[in-house]
Amino acid sequence: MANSLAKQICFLSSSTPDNTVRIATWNVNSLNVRLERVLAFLERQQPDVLCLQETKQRDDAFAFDAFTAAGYQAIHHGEGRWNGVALLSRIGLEQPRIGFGSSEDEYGARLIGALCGDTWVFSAYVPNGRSLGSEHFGYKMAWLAQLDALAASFGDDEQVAILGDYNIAPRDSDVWDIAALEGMTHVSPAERAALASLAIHGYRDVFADQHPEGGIYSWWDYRDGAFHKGHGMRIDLCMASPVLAKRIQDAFVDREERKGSKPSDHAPVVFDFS
DNA sequence: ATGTCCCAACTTTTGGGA
Repeated sequence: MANSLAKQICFLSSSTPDNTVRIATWNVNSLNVRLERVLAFLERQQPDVLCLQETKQRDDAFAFDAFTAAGYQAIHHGEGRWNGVALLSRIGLEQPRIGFGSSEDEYGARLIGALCGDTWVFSAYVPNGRSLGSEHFGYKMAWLAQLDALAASFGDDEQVAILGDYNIAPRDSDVWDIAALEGMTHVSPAERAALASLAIHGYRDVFADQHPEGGIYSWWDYRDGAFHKGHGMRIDLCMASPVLAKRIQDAFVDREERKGSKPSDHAPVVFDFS
């Protein structure tokens, strides 16, 4: 009994044996359908914090008990049929923040954050935008301006990670064929300028820092066998504040989660910080 | 190939969204 208790305390008080922190993000395209996969992912990859997008659940349907049993605290911001974001943590979950607290929140349940240990972590689901010049593209850009203001609101010494489905591929090398996407959303100058603005505040696309060569994707359309053809995009990002970005050790896409029975169209992306 | 998946509803098919 004493042994068991000591082991449990050890488990709860230290994230990983080598003192790194592992933060992951995953657009699950319905947590109703993907719960078992998410629980298996927690077991297999042992993230300290997991950001989820497109839970497509109301708060009263969210599986708080299953995540508690897996050793995670959780907060969820959902609306039901569309959108929905969540944050799971086993290193603390304090001062929860729901949305921007502004008119941009009318575009859905797309942002949740909390202080996890010594790091602010946000799970973001950026509007898709549909097509350049559409009303939906307009609110994508307005939403990104609010995200920019949030990022800029933190001090230079604060560790902030804004992870999620940005629906933007930062570089041409982050898509399978830039020519095929001419005139489409996700790669337009306006959308990339929103990422560049975050960079002006010192935020870094830490996956790109780890993989300057590109060619690694996190999303593949369900249609047309896109995954097997390698037709993907890297649109699931971690933008990290300067002091946190310096701590990046590793970043990878867990492509196994795009395979098998009933995958999401997104694979999880995992980030290790020292 | 606008080719799939997921959700909800004026629900057993259809339409919206990605």
